[in-house]
Amino acid sequence: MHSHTGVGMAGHPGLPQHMQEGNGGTDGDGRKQDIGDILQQIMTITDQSLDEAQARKHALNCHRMKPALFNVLCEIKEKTVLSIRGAQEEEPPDPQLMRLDNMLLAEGVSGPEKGGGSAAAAAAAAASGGAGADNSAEHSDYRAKLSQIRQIYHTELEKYEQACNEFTTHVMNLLREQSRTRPISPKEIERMVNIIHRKFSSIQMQLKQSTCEAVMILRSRFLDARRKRRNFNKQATEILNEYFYSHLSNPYPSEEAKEELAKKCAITVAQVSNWFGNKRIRYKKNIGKFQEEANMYAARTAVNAANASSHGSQANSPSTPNSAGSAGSFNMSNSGDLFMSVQSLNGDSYQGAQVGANVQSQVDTLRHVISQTGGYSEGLTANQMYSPQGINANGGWQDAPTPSSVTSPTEGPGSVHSDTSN
DNA sequence: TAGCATGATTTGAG
DNA sequence: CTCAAATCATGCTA
Repeated sequence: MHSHTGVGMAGHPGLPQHMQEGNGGTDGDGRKQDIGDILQQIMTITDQSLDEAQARKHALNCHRMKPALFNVLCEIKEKTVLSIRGAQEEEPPDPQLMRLDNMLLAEGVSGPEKGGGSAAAAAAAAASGGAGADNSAEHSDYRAKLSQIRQIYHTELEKYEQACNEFTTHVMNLLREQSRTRPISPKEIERMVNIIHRKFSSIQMQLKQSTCEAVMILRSRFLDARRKRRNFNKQATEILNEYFYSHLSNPYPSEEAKEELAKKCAITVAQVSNWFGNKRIRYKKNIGKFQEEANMYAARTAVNAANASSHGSQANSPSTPNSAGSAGSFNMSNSGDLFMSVQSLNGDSYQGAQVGANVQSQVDTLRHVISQTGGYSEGLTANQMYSPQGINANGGWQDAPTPSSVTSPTEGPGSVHSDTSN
């Protein structure tokens, strides 16, 4: 900033020639001098210190030529603004911004309070297939993180809005103030406000974008089931194992049984299906490894069955709604020879594929108990028991006629749940 | 940290 | 669609 009090008009290259020759005229010289003065003051006003400028501004406002000059400036402005205005179009709603808005709304970050957030979390959880009490802790963690994001988002948004408003008022005041000396129309001010709002909304968009990213990361971290694999709790595994080993000859739970197991284990039906799929394949691949486990569950089931029958009630292993219903049709299609393998040998349950009678679980159980007390070496038996040929020859589980459909409860009306075993 | 355990996903068959 | 089988990705443990 250089302070200069009075500089000749010649020093200003931007001014028209006729305006610059203010000195030494005769007739209209006084007026020309005035105009020159005013213009010079206007041009140099930004170079001055605040106090100085304030004083000059005041002097300028009170100058007798001011209204005339103001009108001229207004005219000029009118012309330029028109050409500017032509270029300024109303911007269409930004599709990207709309997308971000929609996503934030869907995730429950923006929009109505808490309810939206938890609803979105629940929906996301449901979509990922992981429902149930087991995951509730995780979900609350997810919700907590989400609401944290939400809070930050709103705080920032509020800050931006506040800053935007403050800045807008500031600029408006400034422009209004200046409109006393400069030809600024209300429209002009409005336009400026719009520009400011656009700038701030682009900042907001960045905020929304990063919020979306944060939510996506959170989602992928918390709700991607494959990433965040959790072992089922012990109780659930026991329930599933109990069912598996007590239905070893036909470990294909019906849809109903799956639902019941799912409910008991607080996991989804799909998870039950997964579990049985994995279990079957892994059991078959290495029976020896599972022998001990099989014996344990068999013994347990046997005890349960014995207890139940001694009480005179319907004895059935936990959650076995399908075995009874499946029996009839299943045996029909699969008769005789498979049955033989059950009685045939050394307690290998595997080959005895589709016995399918509703006493089957008991048979399995007893067989395991027998095998347990039979006194042969486990490892050896296991190896002997499992031979690929044996599986193929006897069909193993694979020969089961599409278990789920066969065992489907629709087939045997009433018999499904009836505990008519024995 | 390696190696095993285990739940989930993919692929292909029926 | 369900299933077996293979595979992936993570959890758990010695």
